[in-house]
Amino acid sequence: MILIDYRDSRPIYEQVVDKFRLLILNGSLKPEEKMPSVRTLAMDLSINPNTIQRAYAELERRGYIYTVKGRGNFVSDTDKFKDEYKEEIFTRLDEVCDSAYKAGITTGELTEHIEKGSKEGGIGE
Amino acid sequence: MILIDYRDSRPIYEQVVDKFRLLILNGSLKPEEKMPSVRTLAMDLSINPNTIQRAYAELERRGYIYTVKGRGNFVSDTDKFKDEYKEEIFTRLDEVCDSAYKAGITTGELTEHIEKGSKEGGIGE
DNA sequence: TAAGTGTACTAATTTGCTTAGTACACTTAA
DNA sequence: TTAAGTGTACTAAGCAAATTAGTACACTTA
Repeated sequence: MILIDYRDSRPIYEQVVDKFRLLILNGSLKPEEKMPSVRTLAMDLSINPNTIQRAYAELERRGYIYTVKGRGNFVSDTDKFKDEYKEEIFTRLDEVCDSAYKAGITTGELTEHIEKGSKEGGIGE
Repeated sequence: MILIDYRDSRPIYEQVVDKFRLLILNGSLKPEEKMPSVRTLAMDLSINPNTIQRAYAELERRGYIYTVKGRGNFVSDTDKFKDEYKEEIFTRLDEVCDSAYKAGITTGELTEHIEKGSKEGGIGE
């Protein structure tokens, strides 16, 4: 379901949080869907259950999943996060543009690159 | 010249590398210009000289500065890195676009956002 | 009842960053 | 020549965070 990148310097639990967050926001994991159990996922990824537990606790704290004791963790309804996620993406876009301008890349080059990419990829309208 | 962000979870030496790399690529630091001495910069930032040394070693390894023993560290000619830096920026742009499409943002919204931002900021052509 | 689930807790280990301190070779300017 | 400033190398220690290991307990479901 997810993979750990051991070349990534970020802690494992943080990678797990991010990957699931994206799966949920993307709709790859739908509301009410059951998350892998702490112990199962730990086995699959060959890491300690405590580490998964920590990741799940963070996902719950942020509202992406909810817990039913004895039954498991389940994906929350995350519609309320979608707009905020879009904002986050636009912020990242602004940062990239900022770097681009400083490097001498023009607005035209940026938009052209995006339009070209979207045609070739067949996405984004 | 640069500042350390202690809220940033990345190691100090890595922040130092990144900041100087950008200053150099931006042209804020020009080829042949002298870098602050290891000890001076360590004093200014209130951190250990070893940490600066580590950052400078990394900058040298990557070709952004060169060392003359007994004299100091100097900025390299980095024209050769400029194109590669632009590539890096376009790669980051692609990643953002990828996230955007998955979140349901269209190409039109992306380019519009960029054009609007560049007009208000008065940059990018 | 047994198996699977989340949760809580302590202890130990590991890893990487950072500091502290020392030493040495080089360059420059007084 | 000398003193101050420069980079470099090295060892040791401290520190913080992540991770592992192990155990225990309460809950749910078949």
